Amino acid sequence: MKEKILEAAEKVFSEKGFYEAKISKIAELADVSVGTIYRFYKSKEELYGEVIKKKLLEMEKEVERAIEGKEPLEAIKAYVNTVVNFFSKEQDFFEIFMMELGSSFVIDAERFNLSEWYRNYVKKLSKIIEKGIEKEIFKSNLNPEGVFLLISGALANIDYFRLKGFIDMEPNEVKNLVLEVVLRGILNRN
Amino acid sequence: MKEKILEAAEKVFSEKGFYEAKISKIAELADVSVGTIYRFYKSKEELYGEVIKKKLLEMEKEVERAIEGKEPLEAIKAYVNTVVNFFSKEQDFFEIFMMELGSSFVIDAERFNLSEWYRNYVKKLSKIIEKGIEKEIFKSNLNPEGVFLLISGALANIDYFRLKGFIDMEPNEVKNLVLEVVLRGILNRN
Amino acid sequence: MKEKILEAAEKVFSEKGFYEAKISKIAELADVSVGTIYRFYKSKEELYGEVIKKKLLEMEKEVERAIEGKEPLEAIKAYVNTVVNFFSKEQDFFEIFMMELGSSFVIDAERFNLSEWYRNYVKKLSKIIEKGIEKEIFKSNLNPEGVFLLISGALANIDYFRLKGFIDMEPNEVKNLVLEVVLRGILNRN
Amino acid sequence: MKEKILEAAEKVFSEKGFYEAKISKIAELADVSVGTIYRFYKSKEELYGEVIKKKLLEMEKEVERAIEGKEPLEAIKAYVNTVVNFFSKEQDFFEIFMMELGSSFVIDAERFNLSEWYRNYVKKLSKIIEKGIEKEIFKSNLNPEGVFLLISGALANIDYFRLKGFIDMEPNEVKNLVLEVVLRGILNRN
DNA sequence: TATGAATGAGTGTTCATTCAT
DNA sequence: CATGAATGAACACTCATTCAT
Repeated sequence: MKEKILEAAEKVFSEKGFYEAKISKIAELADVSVGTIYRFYKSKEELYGEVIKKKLLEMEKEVERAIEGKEPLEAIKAYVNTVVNFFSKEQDFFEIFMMELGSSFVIDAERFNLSEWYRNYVKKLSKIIEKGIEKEIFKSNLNPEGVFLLISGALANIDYFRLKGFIDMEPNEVKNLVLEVVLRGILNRN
Repeated sequence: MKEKILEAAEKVFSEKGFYEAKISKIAELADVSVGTIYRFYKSKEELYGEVIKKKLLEMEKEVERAIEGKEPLEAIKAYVNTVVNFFSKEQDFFEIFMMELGSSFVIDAERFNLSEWYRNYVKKLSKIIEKGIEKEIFKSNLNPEGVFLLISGALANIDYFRLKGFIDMEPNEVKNLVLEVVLRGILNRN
Repeated sequence: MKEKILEAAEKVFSEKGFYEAKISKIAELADVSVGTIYRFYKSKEELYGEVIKKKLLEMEKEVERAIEGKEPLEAIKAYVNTVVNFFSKEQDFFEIFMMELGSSFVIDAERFNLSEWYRNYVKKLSKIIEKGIEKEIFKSNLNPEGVFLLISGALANIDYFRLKGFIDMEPNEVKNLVLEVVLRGILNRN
Repeated sequence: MKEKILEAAEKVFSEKGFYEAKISKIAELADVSVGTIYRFYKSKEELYGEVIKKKLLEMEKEVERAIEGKEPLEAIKAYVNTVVNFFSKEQDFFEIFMMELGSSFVIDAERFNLSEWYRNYVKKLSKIIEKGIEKEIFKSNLNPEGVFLLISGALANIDYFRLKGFIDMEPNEVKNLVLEVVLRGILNRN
């Protein structure tokens, strides 16, 4: 039930964004009454926050699966690969708030109870970089979180323009561009 | 008058975002009546679009002044420098839509008449990269627009987290991180 | 509920006319919230159209009951009688749009979805005349719809001035005047 | 100037009706400023009232010219003729408030300062009938004002439906129908 | 528990009217 | 006198939230 609502909410929020999404539409799609939604979620805001968390969790899981056991260099590649794929697969959602991913602007993190979540998300994923630095694969003077945000922001931004049709690139080109440019910049020697 | 309204609108939209901003609040701040706003702008949407265009234009101007006459490598540095400074100076605005910069998500570009604008903006600034490639300073296999978006997205993302206090970096660190990582990746030899 | 709203709307529209009637006033009178009105009627326009249709239907019903089984001559008398009585009984409504009856001006019939309605209404009631012509009670060269409109317009007009106190006549005088003048003009022999 | 405004007002009110007419549009058409309109007319209401009076006056003049020196029977014919012609010529105006003619409903006579006017208008034109009664051409038991209103209401109503295309009659048919039906009813002997 | 009808606060927009120039 | 920019009251309509059943 809660899950069914979350899925409907994900669909509607993805298509309409927070303000244009109607609770009644979500209820209809979830095949429950409006009242029922309010039994599980205190407010539209809370529901929205949960949708974002859910998506980020999915992505986090996919990323973790992808980088598991890999050395930092390969892990970075796997991360970039996974994120671009995830973006493509979840284009609808992505266009509205996947940008939230590494770049949570737009959404008032406080309002949706996401601040803590974001912090942890960034911290967790920047461990990849940290480990690379420890292993002296990556340069030692780098700020791990900064590097992670650099990569995720670059990816999100290029991919947004690609999805909107503003630039003409293939998903693979995006991956390669980011990897080529960034890896050389962070690897200890080349 | 038109200018006074635009400034008030900038302030209110920056603080509240499109949906939470109230026309009556903008009128109050601009010290004009609600009706007067509608003499100059057909709708809330149009006003919002104008605010964004104005800011982007300001930033574009600053960037152009900064990179004028410079060689590509120096131009990139100047670009990064200018953008980070602009972000700091215009933090309020930036938090809501300066992300729009290189990453127009969030905002429905069509709705606010910005699509064309975005396209041109990206095209114009990616000329820096193009020139660098022509002069064989940058690698020849790079997609200029992709590289520009990579840089602007990276900057916006890192700086957003910095401004929100989610990560602990100085503006200068942001600049240096981006330049160090990216330049190495795009320069023709290292 | 829908009925309660319609009754309140009838009252307010009758007193104020379309433009001066306020939805909030109708809601107050119907003892429902504004939102509830919009559950049943898409817009003020629609509500207004429904009020008119309802009244016309009532009158149509009364007229049909009155003329049922009667020969054309008696039917005309019954029609005139019924209409004048209805006007007196529903003076409030009548003053604003019962004129619509045979004379739909004022109201933009398209806007309120009434065109089709009006056409049918006239067609149906002019059957009385038609039958009289067939039975050779009325003159054969008469346009039935024209005669019906002649009678309904004459009635509405005289009665309006009477109700407004502009002329000094009793309801019965109105009936007799119209019948005396018109019947002689339409009967086959005198 | 006052005249120019009145003409523009007539045009706009005729096309739009009172509520949908904009003062600014009238000013534009009259090629004066909005402020100037308010120098001559205290309010939109007053301007509207003046437009109606002007039109009625025109029609009154035409009618008087047409019936001048004629015997009652011919005068009635001339009246019917003039009114139907006037309606055709001034169709735009007529559709909105010429109905006001004999049937002032719709318009709140008080609000537009028309009550007195209407009364006089009816009184003046019903003199035709009165004279006919005095001369024993028309039946003596008729209420003159009632007969006048009967004729004007009949005419307005039939002609409205004709102009709207709801019934298929020629202007001449309308005249003849009304004359044939009514004259027989009011003439002393036939 | 689930429902969904009812609520009513909230806001963009219009336009008659005013008044400083 | 004439102008037309500025005013701001007014109102239809929406939709998150509640609560009686």
